[in-house]
Amino acid sequence: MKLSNTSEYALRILCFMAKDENRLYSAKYLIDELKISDKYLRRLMTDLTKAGFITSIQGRDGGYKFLKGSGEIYLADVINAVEGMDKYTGCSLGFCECSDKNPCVMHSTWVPVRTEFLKAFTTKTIKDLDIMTVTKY
Amino acid sequence: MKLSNTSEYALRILCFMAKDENRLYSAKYLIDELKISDKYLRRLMTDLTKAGFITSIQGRDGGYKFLKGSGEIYLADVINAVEGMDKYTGCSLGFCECSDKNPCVMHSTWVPVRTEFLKAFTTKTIKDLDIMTVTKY
DNA sequence: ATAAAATATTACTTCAAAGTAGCATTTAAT
DNA sequence: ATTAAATGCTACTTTGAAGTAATATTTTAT
Repeated sequence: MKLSNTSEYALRILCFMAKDENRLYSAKYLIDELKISDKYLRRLMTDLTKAGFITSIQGRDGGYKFLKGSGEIYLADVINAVEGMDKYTGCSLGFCECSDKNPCVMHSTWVPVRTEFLKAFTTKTIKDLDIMTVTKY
Repeated sequence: MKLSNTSEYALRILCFMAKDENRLYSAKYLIDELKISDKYLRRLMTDLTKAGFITSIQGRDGGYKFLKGSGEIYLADVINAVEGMDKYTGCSLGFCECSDKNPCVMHSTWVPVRTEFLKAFTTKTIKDLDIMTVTKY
């Protein structure tokens, strides 16, 4: 019920960048502002670039900027880009074959929790978060 | 959004035992039925014993049986006994100081998910799960 | 052309959760 | 008493996520 560090970072990066959506951000600046380690952030930026959310500009005066609008990037898309949603949407007891038809002992209890999770992550975009009113990124 | 293996095992063990609530279960039997490794299950049994859910009977013909009724053991109690609920109830982005008053960027999105999680785990007991109608433990 | 400042990639290290091994302890049946 | 069959404890190993190091590549300013 907590996201992995990897997904945390990915969301924090995009939310932070969305504050000033058309700006170009260098990795150095993001590292300083978000307190994420150098190499780890860079690796995530590559994933986010490959997913098409942002684009990277190489060379001197390069950096990253949005390719898609922050209102088009769903939270689930971000998780999928960096680690996959499977871990978050699977059976709570880890059974591969768990469904309404063939449920585990926790299934009916877990469904409402998962439903609420999926609702949040598949209907909300980066833009829908409290980007402007908040100080924690 | 998936429980740790440790919590999975703890819940599965108690649910399985609750099918025949007054029976004495040996570790060997539970290991065979639940396909949990020997030493790991035994360690968990010790935690569950210390938490007062079950009691262990040492010596030949020993084993484990319920001390509390399965209807008195809340799911959150089980998690607390083996690893603690903090991991599951904290801020989704990992901020220590995240609250309604001082929220992170995900806070308002995450609250309904966490609320649903807490509702399930603090209001349901082992007995409330689908113990009798299900084949997966 | 060269240097500077940025991103990209690959391989390595660290850490905590998960899992394993071995031995100590307890108790009932014989 | 002895043995067998169970639990209890402590230390070790493995594994995957997280984090780090070193180097290559790209592009602009001079």
